[in-house]
Amino acid sequence: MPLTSITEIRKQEILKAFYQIAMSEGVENSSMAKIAKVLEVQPSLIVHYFKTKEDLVSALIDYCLERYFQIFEEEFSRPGTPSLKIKTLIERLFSKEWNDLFDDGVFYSSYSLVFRDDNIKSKFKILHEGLRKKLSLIIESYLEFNNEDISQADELSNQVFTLVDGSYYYINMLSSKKEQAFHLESAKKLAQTLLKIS
Amino acid sequence: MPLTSITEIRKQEILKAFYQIAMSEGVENSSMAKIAKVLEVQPSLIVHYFKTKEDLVSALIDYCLERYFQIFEEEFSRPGTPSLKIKTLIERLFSKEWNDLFDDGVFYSSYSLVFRDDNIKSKFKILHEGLRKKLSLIIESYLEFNNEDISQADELSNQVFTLVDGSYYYINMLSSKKEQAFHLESAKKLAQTLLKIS
DNA sequence: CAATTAATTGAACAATCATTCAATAAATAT
DNA sequence: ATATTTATTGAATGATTGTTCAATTAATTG
Repeated sequence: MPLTSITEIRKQEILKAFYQIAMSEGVENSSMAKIAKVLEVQPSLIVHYFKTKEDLVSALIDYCLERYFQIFEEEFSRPGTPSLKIKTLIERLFSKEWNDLFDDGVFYSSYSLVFRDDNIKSKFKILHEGLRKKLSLIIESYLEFNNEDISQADELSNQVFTLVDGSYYYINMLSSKKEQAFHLESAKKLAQTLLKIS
Repeated sequence: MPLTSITEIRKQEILKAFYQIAMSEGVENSSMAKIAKVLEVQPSLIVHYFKTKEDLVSALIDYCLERYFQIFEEEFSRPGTPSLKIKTLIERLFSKEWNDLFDDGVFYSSYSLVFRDDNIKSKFKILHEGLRKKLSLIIESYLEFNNEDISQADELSNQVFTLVDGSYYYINMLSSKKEQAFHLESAKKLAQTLLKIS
C-alpha cells in the first residue's frame, strides 16, 4: 500500500517521531508538544492530523502491531519442507535478534494500556490470536507430513507462544546478554521437545 | 514489622492511595495532586513524605513487590509432604483467584518502567529470581523424596514460571473468564507434565 | 491564471504538573 | 509548662499538558 498522499506521509512521520519519543520516555510520557519539537513543527499541526491524543496512541499501536505482525508474516511464509520450516521458525522465535526488531519498552508501555482501554485490548488480542493461528497452521502441516495427530496443533502453538511470551517477559529484567541467551536457549529446547523436533 | 511511628502510617496511607489511583489511571498518569485529593490533604504534604515523584514511584513498587513476594511466601511455606506441597502450589499458581490478589494493570504499568529505570529493573529482577529460587527448593525436596535427579530443579522451576508469566500475559487480553480459565488449565497441565505430577 | 483546497503557523486557553516556601497547628520531649 | 520537633496548611512558582482558532502560506484544481 503506497502512501501517495502527502497526508499519509505526514501521518507516518508523526508516528515515527512518536515511536522515537516513546522509546526513551514511554508512551504515556510522550506528548504532542514533544513530537512537534522533534519534527520542528507547531503542536497544532499534530492536532491537524490526529484530532486527539487518544487517536495518536491508537494509531501508534496500530502501526506497532502491524509491523510486528508483518515481521512474523515474512518468517512464516518462508519456503521449505514443513520440518525445515518449523525448525528454523522456532530457532528464530527464540533468538534475541528477532526480539530486537521491535522496542520492548514501547511494546510493554503500550501493553499496559490494555488494562484501561478496551479498544487497545482487542487490538492486542487480535495480534496474539493471529500469531497463534499462523503457527498452528504450520504445525498442522508439519504433523501431517510426519503422519501424526493433527488435532493437537492449536494447543502446541499456544504452548510455544506461552513460552515465547514468558521468556521475553523475564529476560528483559536480566542485564547480561549471556543470561538472556541462556534463558532463551532453555525455553527453546523445551519448545523443541514439545514439537518433537530432532 | 509494626508501623509504630505516625510517619510510617502516613506513608502507607499515601502509597495505598497511589495504588488506588494507579489501578484506574496507570502509574504514569497518577500524580501527587490526585493522591492529595483522595486523602483530602494538601499536595505539599505528599512532598513532605516523598520528596520527589521518583521516590513515590519507587516506594510504590517496593510496596507492590513486597506484597507479591509475601503472598507467594505464605503459599510456599505451607505444611505437607513434598508431593502434596508441589501439587497444591501448582494448582494455586495457575488459578485466576491467585492472580487477582494483585492488580495486573498496576503491575504491568510498573513493569513497563523497567525499560527506562535501572533501579526499578533490578527490583523486578530480585522479585522474579527470588520466586524462582523458592520454587526450585521445593522442587528439589520433591525430587529427593521421589529418589529422582535433583540437578534439574532450577531448570524446572524456571520453566514453570515461564509458563506462569506467559499465561498471565496472554489471558489479560482475553475477555471471557471461560477463555482465561481454559488457557490457564492448558498451561497448568503442561507444568504438571514437566514435573511428572500424577 | 484564478479559485479552491490543504498544510502550516502562531498565539492563546484553562488545566494540571512537580515542587518551593513560609506560616500555622499539633504532638512530643524536657 | 516550655521548648522543640513534627505534621499540615495554603499560596505561589514556572513548566508542560491537550486543544482551539483565526491567519497565512503552499499545493492542487478548474
